Amino acid sequence: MTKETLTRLFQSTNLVSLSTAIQITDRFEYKFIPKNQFQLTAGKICNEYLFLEKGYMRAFAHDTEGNEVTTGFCSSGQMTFEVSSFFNRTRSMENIQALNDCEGWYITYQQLNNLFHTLPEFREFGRSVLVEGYAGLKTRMLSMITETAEERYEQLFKTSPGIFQHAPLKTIASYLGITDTSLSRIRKELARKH
Amino acid sequence: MTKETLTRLFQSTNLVSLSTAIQITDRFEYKFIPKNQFQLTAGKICNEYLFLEKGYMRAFAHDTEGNEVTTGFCSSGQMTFEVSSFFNRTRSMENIQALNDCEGWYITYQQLNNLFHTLPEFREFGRSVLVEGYAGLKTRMLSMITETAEERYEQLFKTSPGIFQHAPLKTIASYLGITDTSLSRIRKELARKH
DNA sequence: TTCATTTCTTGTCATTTGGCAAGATTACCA
DNA sequence: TGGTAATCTTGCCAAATGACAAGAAATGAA
Repeated sequence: MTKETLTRLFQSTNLVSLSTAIQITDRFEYKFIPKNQFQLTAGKICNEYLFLEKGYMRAFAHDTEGNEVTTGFCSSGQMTFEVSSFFNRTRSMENIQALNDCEGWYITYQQLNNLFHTLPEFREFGRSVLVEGYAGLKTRMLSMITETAEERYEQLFKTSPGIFQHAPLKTIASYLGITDTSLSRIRKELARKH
Repeated sequence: MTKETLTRLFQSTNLVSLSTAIQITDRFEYKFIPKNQFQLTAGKICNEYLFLEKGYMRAFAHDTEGNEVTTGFCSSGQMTFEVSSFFNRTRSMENIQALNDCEGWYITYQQLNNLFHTLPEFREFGRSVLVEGYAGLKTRMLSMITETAEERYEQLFKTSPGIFQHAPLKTIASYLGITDTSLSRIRKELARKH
């Protein structure tokens, strides 16, 4: 496994030159996260800025009744960390767990800040990660308001089919804002249609 | 009207010293936005980083059927701009409109970047604005999944009672992810309870 | 393999919410 | 002030979704 994908990520934003991308990449360390292992546990301060190279992860919180609520999925190519906990240095409300064997590259909070300090271009990358995350959340928010559960399901299936091979329906259902029972019925209905 | 509130905002984060806060504040210019006027129109690139000192604004988009969907409210003390359009320099999908006469202080994208460049502490402030926005969206997302419309209504009423004096129910309903009819019934039910 | 556990589906019924339309109330403007 | 439009409420019924429970299917471990 090489760091090539990571270097390409930094370059792909057009915010960072090749030589800078290589400098940044140098500071990241390899990490293997076996299936079901937690990358982050609620109550801890998120301290790793992780690039997920391979595999799928899910982020989840607990509602007031103690039920798991999937707050997000991460798949290869994405930065995987809990924004609020990582930057504010506060205890995470969320868990991040590997859905299958995962591989990636990470740096710590301290190292990230060092890089931000020494490589101004990298700050731009960091900002773009935040802005992308923000935009993604807003899109999902809008889909919760304007789309039916069935439409949200189809959208997720179209954009992230791999998740369905690794996460149980219950997990996907709570991400979509419905129960697993409803999701099962939606699938039945869609199977009838197609 | 003085810039005092603005200076205090920069200081309050503890990321910026008083002298820096004053330097930053100096670059902001006063703006009056009369009721119903648009601070940002869909299709335009958001170019103003606005601190809302007084008044209420709403951000809204249009769904595929052309209905207005309230994506957010802004009240005094908050930075008011469309994150994605502003930082990515892309056309905004959203409108931002004054719900009543508003006053605030703004700088342009170019000026913001100049400040980010000359005052590293201000970058920290900029990042914290993004992180706060991200966390706020995630909280709202979670409430869409785990709470009933009635609970979301009560929560909004508790945290932002002022909005109810300035936005019509239809606007608030779409923010909560329900129709104005349902919101009206929820209000009736709550009135019965209390 | 075999057994236990988890996951998924399905049935029944209740609850929530929406769509539509009518009427009441309020706000705004000429 | 009067009139028009916007807003809010309400009734009726349909559709979507949830709660609960039972059973089927798949998974994983000994």
